[in-house]
Amino acid sequence: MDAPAASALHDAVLDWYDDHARDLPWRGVAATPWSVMVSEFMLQQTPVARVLPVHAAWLERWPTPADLAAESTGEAVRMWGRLGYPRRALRLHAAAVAIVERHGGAVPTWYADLLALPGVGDYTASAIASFAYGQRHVVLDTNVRRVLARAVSGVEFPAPAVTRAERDVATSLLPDAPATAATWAVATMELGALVCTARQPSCDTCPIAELCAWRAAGFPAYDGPPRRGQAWAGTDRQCRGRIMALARDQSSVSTAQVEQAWPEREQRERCLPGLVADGLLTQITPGRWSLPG
DNA sequence: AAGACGTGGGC
DNA sequence: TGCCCAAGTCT
Repeated sequence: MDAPAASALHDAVLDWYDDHARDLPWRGVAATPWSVMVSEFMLQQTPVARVLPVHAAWLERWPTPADLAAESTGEAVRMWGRLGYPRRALRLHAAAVAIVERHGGAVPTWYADLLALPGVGDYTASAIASFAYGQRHVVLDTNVRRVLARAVSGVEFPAPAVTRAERDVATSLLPDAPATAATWAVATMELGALVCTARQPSCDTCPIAELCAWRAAGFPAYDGPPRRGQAWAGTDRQCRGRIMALARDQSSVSTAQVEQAWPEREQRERCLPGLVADGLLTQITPGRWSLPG
């Protein structure tokens, strides 16, 4: 994309964001690097609406990394509630411990230090550096990837995994000024979340409809590799989820309760030790389990 | 590098 | 009614 076109894209998206940005707690004046970090962990594969109440409860209870680091991992898992992927609670706790040990209790400023924390990958490190510290980073999440795939590449959906070409496009479009780049990152994410959605994009209200390559091409249908959904019924994940729901809601869980929650013996006898191995559960007495103390 | 890893809401 | 999707990370 040439420079004038990129500039037009920037202006349209940034102006739109100015008028339509949601007032989310991790964006407000009260937001801290820590609240941003907590939100990023919770938002990994989980919708904003479900994160909102849990995020508020976490920040109230653990206003700083040191507060969380001083708690047991089990409490973190319990407070995680039904957000899903409870290992994220474990990793956030471990990240808080690392922050206290290696960074004096302050969320690190630099991408490389962030990336070294448990549960922090390229996206989360870029997001924290950008949103919490106003730095210039390519922030490639599913929303941004979809927006760029459509607007720039003219296809409905991006490849299953981030490609070099995709990163090059995102890099070439990143505004030079750090503050503008940071706003561009949230703004493109917001556009993907609210307008350029996966199922039913609102092209009639899209600020960049006139510039969109996918629209210009007549909205060609996706023809890439099959986008695989995840099996659920009868999987280990479902079994583990049942057991964890039990453990979250009670101080401890008996073998009988687990058997009732998941009658299929072989799978149950694989998942229970699996949860213990993952640090999500501990055996407190023979035949009795609980969240880690 | 494909697959594991939770949960619930919307169409 | 199911199927698809939601600010990914780790192995």
